[in-house]
Amino acid sequence: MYNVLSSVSVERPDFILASRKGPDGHSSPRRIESIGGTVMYTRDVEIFGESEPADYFCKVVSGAVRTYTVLADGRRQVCAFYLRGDFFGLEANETRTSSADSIVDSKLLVIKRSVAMTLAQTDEEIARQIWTIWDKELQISRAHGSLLTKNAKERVAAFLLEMADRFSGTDQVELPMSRRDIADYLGVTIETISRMLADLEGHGAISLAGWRRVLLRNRRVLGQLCLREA
Amino acid sequence: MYNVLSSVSVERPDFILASRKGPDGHSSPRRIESIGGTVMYTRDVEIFGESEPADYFCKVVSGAVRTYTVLADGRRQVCAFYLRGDFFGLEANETRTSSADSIVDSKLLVIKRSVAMTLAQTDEEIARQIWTIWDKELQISRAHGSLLTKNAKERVAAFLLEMADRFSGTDQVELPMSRRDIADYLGVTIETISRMLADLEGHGAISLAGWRRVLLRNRRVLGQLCLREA
DNA sequence: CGTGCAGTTGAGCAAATTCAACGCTTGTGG
DNA sequence: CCACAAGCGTTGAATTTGCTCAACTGCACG
Repeated sequence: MYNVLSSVSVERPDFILASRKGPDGHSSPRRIESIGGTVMYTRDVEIFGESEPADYFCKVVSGAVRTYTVLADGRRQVCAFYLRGDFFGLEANETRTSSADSIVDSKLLVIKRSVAMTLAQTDEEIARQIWTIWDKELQISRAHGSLLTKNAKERVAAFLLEMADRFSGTDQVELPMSRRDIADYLGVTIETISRMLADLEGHGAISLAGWRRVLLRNRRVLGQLCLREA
Repeated sequence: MYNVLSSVSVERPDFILASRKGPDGHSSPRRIESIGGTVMYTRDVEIFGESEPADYFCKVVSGAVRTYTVLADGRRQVCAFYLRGDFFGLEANETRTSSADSIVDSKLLVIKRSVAMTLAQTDEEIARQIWTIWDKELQISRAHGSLLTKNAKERVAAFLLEMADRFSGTDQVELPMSRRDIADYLGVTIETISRMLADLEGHGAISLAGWRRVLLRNRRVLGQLCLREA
């Protein structure tokens, strides 16, 4: 158990509905980001838990978040990582199907679902954005499924490429998550992650600097390793 | 290559928009099914292919459908099976991210996406139904991902239970798909499928009659095998 | 300077794949 | 009607892959 007060600080306690109106008094198409308030989380803090009411969703302003489910045998299945700019926690049902944690200190934009949904009924732009968020979730889920059909080395290679693309855009990747997180995401053990990283480094595909910093030396080799890519 | 004319027959060639109006002249909430036409497919016929325009989606009236992607190394990843009553092929993007095949002779209800989307803007009931279809897709994808973290026996057991639930509601299951389809869905080889089925039968959990017919003898044993269920 | 945590490395083992052979069913052509 | 080939499924043996368990390293923190 953690102390909520010590780990979470609300910048704008209410979900303020600042309506942007043009000079003619009509409300202009508004970005969905304008209807929420930001909240800070320290690292390793639960943002929401499975089977709680799903009455809000979030955008990662800074930091990183993981969503996961705990399986009956105690294993943890990490569903997805969400980084700067990503939305997460939007569900159709009333209750959550996964839990969410902050991986590092994170600033989140929190958006009430009911507010967004109500706005979406009249504001086509908002509706389109929600649609996009939804579709992205499906894409992430499918990509993850595709990952889980690969062998261990391919999974790790694909993971590094995914992180590089979504994170930095460069070949220098600073992984915010632990080996355990990666293992639970890729569906292998931490030992296997370790071995595969060492193996990739041995073949000159990457360089490891410290525990979290990875340099992609040879994207072509990595890419060919995940030849099994869709 | 197959002959389209020999394998597909259109019952209602146009996407008829039969508007249902109440006595007061207002159009009443309409079911999404009323805005499409039915098409027949013989078995093993492509319904749509990856990267084609995604301008329609379907409901399975009878028969069975698989969606899949072909990976770079030639392996086929079956994304999902769709049975009587299921919707499939609804995408947010303009192009398909997967292909779809009929598994057996199938009758499909085909719904134009643009028509459904336009209606959804004014008809809240239609919008809600599209929402539901979307969410179901995400659920299916997540369940599939969860499946891929299990071991072989658990995958097969979970698959049989899933099929029994979605198919018959009884313990008597008639699988419409081949071992290859199941293998490509579960991410294991056909030999493993065969062995696991034999194993389950040996332990009295199921009975096999012919290649396609499975009787679930002991759901509790099967359920405990997929203890790793979410 | 110990303690604890995160990660790495190695040896043995279990699980699933690969490769190969075989059985059953179906469809085809003589 | 029979022979035979092709397709689908099953079974067995050898091999590979990744896991388990255990020891060990490096680092942070008291």
